[in-house]
Amino acid sequence: MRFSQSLIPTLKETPAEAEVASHRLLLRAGYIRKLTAGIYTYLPLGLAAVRKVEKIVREEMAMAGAQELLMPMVQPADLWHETGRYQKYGPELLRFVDRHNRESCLGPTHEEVITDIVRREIRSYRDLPQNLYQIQTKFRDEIRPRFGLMRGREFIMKDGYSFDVDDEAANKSYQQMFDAYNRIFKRCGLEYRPVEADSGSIGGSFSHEFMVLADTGEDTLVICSACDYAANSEKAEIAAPQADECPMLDLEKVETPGKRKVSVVCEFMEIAPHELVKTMVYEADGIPVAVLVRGDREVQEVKLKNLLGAADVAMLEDKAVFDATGVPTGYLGPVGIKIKLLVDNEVAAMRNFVTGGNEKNYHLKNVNMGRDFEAEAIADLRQITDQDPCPACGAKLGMKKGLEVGHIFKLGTGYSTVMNAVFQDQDGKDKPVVMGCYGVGVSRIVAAAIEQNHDENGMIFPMSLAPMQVIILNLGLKDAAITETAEALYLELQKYGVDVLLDDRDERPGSKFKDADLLGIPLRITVGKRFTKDGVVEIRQRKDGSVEELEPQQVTHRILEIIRIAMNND
RNA sequence: CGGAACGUGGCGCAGCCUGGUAGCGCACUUGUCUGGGGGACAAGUGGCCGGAGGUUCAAAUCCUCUCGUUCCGACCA
Repeated sequence: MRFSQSLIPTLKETPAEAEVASHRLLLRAGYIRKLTAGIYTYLPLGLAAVRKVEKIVREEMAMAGAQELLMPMVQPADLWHETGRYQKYGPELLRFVDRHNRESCLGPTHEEVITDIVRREIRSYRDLPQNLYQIQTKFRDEIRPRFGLMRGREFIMKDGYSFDVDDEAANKSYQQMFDAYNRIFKRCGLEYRPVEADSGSIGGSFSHEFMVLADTGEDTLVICSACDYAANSEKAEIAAPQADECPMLDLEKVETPGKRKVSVVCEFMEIAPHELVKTMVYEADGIPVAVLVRGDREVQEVKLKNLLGAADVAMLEDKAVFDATGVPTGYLGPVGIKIKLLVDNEVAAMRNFVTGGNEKNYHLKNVNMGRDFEAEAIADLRQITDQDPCPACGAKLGMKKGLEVGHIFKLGTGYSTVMNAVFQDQDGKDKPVVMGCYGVGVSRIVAAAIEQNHDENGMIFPMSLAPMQVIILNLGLKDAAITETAEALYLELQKYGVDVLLDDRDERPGSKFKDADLLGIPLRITVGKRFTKDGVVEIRQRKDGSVEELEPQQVTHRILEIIRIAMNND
């Protein structure tokens, strides 16, 4: 590629809309341009980086025995009605009608379509297993797209689906994908962790997320300091603590005028927040529910959602809380509450705690579950903290921020049952296929790689993802010897299959150096004054700034060597 | 969807409060010089100030509505 003839519109200044590093740099380096909120054009270099990720994904999928296909982006609503997800999926599913007034949607994921294919084409256990994937543009009408490629509405995803005869075989498929995913992210040069995760609206029994560790990550991970345990904090289970066996004291009503916040009540009553229990009110699919957690804890809404099997859970506003309970927020308590009551298992083990009095300006002291109120359910409902022990081994936990770049699920027979995707087994009986599904955020990987690898001068791509592996700077356009050498290297490297960009623009050296850094190309060859003087060109590595000077005829050999080593290590 | 902010040449911004000639830096064009970390000088091109309505002799500026974008939160395979 010749820089002078390419569309690589680099910017000196950062566009005002970009906050996070990857978004800023992708815009500045001329990799992407925004069309509208959450929707981007991949310019030539941006697309080249995406293609590198796709190449790795395809190679690893092939190695794992998966086959590529391509499904439609526009899908009929009927299919989604079959699984109930046309309602359940929520507003992220972009719905529209076509000219015949038929309901349709843009595919945010493809369980329905792939299951439809399989139920039509798979007859016998002899046809299984199948593992099918595609790399395709997905559309999810996110409430709030942000961070450039990190959370777009339209994005490129690899989604794969496995179909097996039974659980055991499905587990094997899952494990194969788990291993393949590890290879993919390793080859992409990412620092990542597989973690246990919630399976969200895709459904299924068990899942792992692959998280790139980065401060800008939107998810919080808990990672055990001693064992292998790692989980998304929304999933991380907290064991029920030992029940407090101390004797129950008499219930006491305390006047607490104007004391509503946990901190204020605690100060007023001279207790610590962990001695108080707060009553949070949520709405789960339109039905109000109260949740008790310790005063210093937070409710984990994903756990709540899963417990209730609800599609949508949201905290109620003050006014709605009053409408549902007849009590203003701040004085709510479990004793005599009129709505469904769920209790965090930590609270269930407490004795003699303080709660709201279910009456304006009153709190209750020495409240005890079983004596003073009953719960509809006791469960792990709170957000884990780094003070909690590891659920697997009890050791200390660390918390880290992560970006989700992959997610794999054991789906079981949920989809195949409702969609009647069955095969005839050896015993002659029809059985539902056992499914798994596997996603990689292809465009997000590009952003995540930049998030993890950049400095104040620009991106620093790992060799495996770099849109161009080498940039050659011709610093003497008017100097015949320099230009001939740069051109010859350009042709020779291309001949050996190296992705090389020749900066043949009539720009001053400073601009070329700045742009080369900004673009994040791992290797830079400079042909300039040092060539005129000493007959050498320089090879500089973007990641550590190391420079070696070589005669032109040695360059190709050395470059190929560096690339080979980098591709194996990254 | 709740909270906040912002829309002025391609990009980054000033001007708005206190109404009256639309401005700066970068980029772009031409020329001369320059040529190893975003050069200098000179001369230029380009903007009905997001849109609609209103107030006014007069609106980028004041008012109303609307559209768009971003940030925080909630949401998220």
